[in-house]
Amino acid sequence: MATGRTHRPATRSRGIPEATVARLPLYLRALTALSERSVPTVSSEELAAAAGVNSAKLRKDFSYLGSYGTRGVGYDVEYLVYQISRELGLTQDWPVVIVGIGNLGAALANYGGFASRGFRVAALIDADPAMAGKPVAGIPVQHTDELEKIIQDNGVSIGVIATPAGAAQPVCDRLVAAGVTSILNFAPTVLNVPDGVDVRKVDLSIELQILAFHEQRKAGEEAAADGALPTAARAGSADQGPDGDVPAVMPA
Amino acid sequence: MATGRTHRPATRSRGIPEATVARLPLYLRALTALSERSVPTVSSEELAAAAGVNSAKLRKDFSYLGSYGTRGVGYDVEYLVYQISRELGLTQDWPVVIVGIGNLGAALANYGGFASRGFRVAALIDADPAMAGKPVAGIPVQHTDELEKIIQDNGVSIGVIATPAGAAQPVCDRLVAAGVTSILNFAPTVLNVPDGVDVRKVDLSIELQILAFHEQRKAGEEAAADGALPTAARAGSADQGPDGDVPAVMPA
DNA sequence: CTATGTGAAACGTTTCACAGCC
DNA sequence: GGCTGTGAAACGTTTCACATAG
Repeated sequence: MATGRTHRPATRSRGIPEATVARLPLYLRALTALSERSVPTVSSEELAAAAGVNSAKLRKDFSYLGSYGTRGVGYDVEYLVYQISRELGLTQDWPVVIVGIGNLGAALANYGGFASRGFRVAALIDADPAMAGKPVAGIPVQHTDELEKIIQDNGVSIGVIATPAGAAQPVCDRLVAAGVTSILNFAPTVLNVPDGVDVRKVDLSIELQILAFHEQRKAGEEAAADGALPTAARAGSADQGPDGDVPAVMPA
Repeated sequence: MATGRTHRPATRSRGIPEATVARLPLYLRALTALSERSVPTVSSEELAAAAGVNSAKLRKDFSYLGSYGTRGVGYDVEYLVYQISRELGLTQDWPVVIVGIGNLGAALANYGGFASRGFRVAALIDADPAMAGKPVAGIPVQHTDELEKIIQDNGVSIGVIATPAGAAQPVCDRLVAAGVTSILNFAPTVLNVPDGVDVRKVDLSIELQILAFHEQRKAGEEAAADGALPTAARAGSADQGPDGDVPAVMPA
């Protein structure tokens, strides 16, 4: 649904499906784990299991990147790590700003996963003057007044919004005006952005509501099925639903 | 991709598409805002704009719930709030446990959005004995040893995992064994669960990587387009990508 | 003989366009 | 006259099944 305009064919293999892009980080994580254990090669079957998807999907996904496997053998772990990293743009590192250093913002700042893969917290920004100068996760919090300067000085193109809902849109507008073109939004609001700016959202309450829906349905079915399967069958392991939600992106 | 087994037709209008379910919370949020401003009715056009989707999609979504609108007029706000709440199972309230009270767990415990819509934090659980008894967000942290007892005593069916990656699977296993059937996973791992257990995941690092992919592509296109559109056109407001990711659910 | 890579089928979701009702 | 509700078309994603290469 949300694959950029594709202004033109560009280099060559343009057009990796959005659903595939959303799964690449999963593959990368599984591959990194294998790499740390010095595993040289994996089959699509093994890697798929580690990433929580089925092997046909994985092979199809990789086929969009090129032919990086060896028939009869599998994939070279190191090589694939590199190829996927490159495809995702993780060979360069991205300076990121976090705006809104409350509980959540602080948790994000402390989150190790940031640094581990190509992202660097360039600055923490908060509207509370009392926070200014205080270090969070070893980084001093700066005041919102500095926002534009910080973005420009650091060449930041990715912003994380962890403010209360009411502050999110104004912050978003300022980020975009200052040059940010990708936003990860934790505030429970719909953000309005110009064309060419991507927004992804993470909303705890929405996730819980979706779980509640299925939970309710289970309860209903149990009642409906009556004396039949009382506690339901327990076995096997479910596929994790690969993507982190495909359609939350709003490309150019 | 992940709609339950549908053991049988059940009552009647079974089979709301997963993509629609994922958007219902968005509509609900927009409707709640309208309700607070005492707006009596909305058109699909207005509500869609508030929820960040297009009106055709919204109407199709609502058509799965029934015919709750009035042609030529629109939808009754209060009535729709009720119908969607009921559909999502939010008319009852769900006790939830949060396991792993680090930075993120604490942030989640403090998150207001929990209580606001049918969810109640029944307990906070952490493996660190030093945390035991300490109140976080007004709720005393309990030790992991108590996990099974807490789940059973409170009839908890939804668990939130905010532990480090290494602890997530064991915690998940214990939650499931104790009776939890829906899990919201913040740990960067694939969780293995038996059939009948839903897992949704929220992964910051994955979201950032997806943004980086598009960001990189933008940079490439700009370079490719050369002297042409230098800073790119800025105008209009993008649609927010309704769902929080449809496929992360693993129903029965 | 094994495991990748990929057309083609099946499925799910979104968009279109308009009939139907208020 | 205006807005909902919905078949049908268009599109994207997943799954199947097998030709192909090592």
